[in-house]
Amino acid sequence: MKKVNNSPSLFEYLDQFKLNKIFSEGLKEKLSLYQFQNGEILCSKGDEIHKMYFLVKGKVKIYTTSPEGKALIVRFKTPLALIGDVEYIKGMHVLHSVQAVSEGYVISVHYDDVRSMENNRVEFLHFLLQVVTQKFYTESHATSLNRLYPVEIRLASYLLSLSSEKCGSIFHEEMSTSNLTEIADLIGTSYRHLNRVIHKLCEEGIIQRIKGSLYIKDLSRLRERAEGNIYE
Amino acid sequence: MKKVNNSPSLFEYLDQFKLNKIFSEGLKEKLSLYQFQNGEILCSKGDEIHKMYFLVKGKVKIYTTSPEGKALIVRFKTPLALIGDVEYIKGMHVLHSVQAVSEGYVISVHYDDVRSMENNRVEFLHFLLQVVTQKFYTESHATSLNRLYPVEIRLASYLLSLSSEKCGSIFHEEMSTSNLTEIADLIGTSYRHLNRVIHKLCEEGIIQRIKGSLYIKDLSRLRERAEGNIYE
DNA sequence: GACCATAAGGGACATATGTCCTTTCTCTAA
DNA sequence: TTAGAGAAAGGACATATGTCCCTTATGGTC
Repeated sequence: MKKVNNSPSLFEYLDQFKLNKIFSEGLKEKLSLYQFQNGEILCSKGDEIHKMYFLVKGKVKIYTTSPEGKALIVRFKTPLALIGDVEYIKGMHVLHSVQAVSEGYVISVHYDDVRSMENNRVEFLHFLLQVVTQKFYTESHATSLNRLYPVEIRLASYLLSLSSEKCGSIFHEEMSTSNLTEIADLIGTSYRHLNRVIHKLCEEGIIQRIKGSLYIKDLSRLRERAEGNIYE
Repeated sequence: MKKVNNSPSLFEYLDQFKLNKIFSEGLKEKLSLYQFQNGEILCSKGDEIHKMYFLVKGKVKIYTTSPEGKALIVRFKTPLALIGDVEYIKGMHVLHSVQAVSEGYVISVHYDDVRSMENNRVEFLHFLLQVVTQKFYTESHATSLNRLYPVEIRLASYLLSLSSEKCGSIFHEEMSTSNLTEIADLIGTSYRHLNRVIHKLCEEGIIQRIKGSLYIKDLSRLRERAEGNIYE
């Protein structure tokens, strides 16, 4: 990460995400804006952490690996997202690794400053409570989905969560085959098996694969296949 | 649930779990003690909820089911545990069902009272923040375990989490065969497959099954088999 | 001790999924 | 247009796991 100096962007981001009321005036002076590159590791599991980060531009993935090297992606994050909140509250090392999957920006602030200036401010505590509770809720929801349903339903749910409102829409440009590895890690299966399921859905005419990108052909049948589930 | 009237127990529980500093004097007057029976459903997924419950005696299971009727147990809870906190913060319906697996007691308080008397008290907000963050952490930890490891390792981890410190210890008396169904639902497998894995660990001399109860025979090999993992 | 009902455990088969490695496809350079 | 390298997809086989239902075990009653 590279610190960005003397930029008005920081305050623009505070405005954009309505953070001005969350922080006291004193704490605002302690905030710094950093830029990160695609592929950069922002935090590593097990490391010490002393700062909280507010993701204000770009996209990151939260992931973990077993000692055997098996990976799983817990979630992708886009703005506004908080990194290091759970570790701040629990006073622990980094729970899951965080890696950038695009270039972007974070606002960072030192835990010591937060503790001394915000720890007894109701506005900030409410904000933290909302953030952590929303994380718990989305994690719980995804966990239920992952444990109760086979890969086909999970893939359908995932594709639904990406699609825009119009029928047969094109996915995000990240939906290339290098992302199939990531989708496999996200929904908890092997790359091979994900390809089997994609092939099956293509054969049924629900989706199609063109030059490594996936397209929805039949949104209503995809919804049926997802059985009312959707990753949030 | 049955309300318990004019009992000094409520205040004994507040002392026992050091809740006196958490609540304002005004809110303490709004607290009620209830008794529940084994098997009783305290909350059902999707229902409206208007009260927060503090489990102060007994044991409950947090579970969910798919529309197809497939069940999973998210977690068991023993005192001190909070029920309805996530729903209070997010203002939503019940996320997971809660059922008693023993008789016990909860202290309950109406959301409206909490909101009017506690919503701006820092002590209470800190307490809620600690509780929800701990929930997030344990759920995340269990989720990683469930997604990264096969059933055998998960069972070993589960058995380790139940055992006391001394070698070859006897499990809780709940460890009867009726609980095998619950363990299967907790670690996310079928009853049949759990029996396969138990059989395998018995054949290897790591655990043994006597009249429907499981006993650890070789704690160090069980630890090896768990590969450093343990359900928290 | 025998019998019966219910609960617990396991057989058989099928499906989902993982692993390893080969084949095919795509893109770039000549 | 062709060739080659690297990436992507799929074949083959194995394992983990689920489903269904039968067999065995256990406990209670007579």
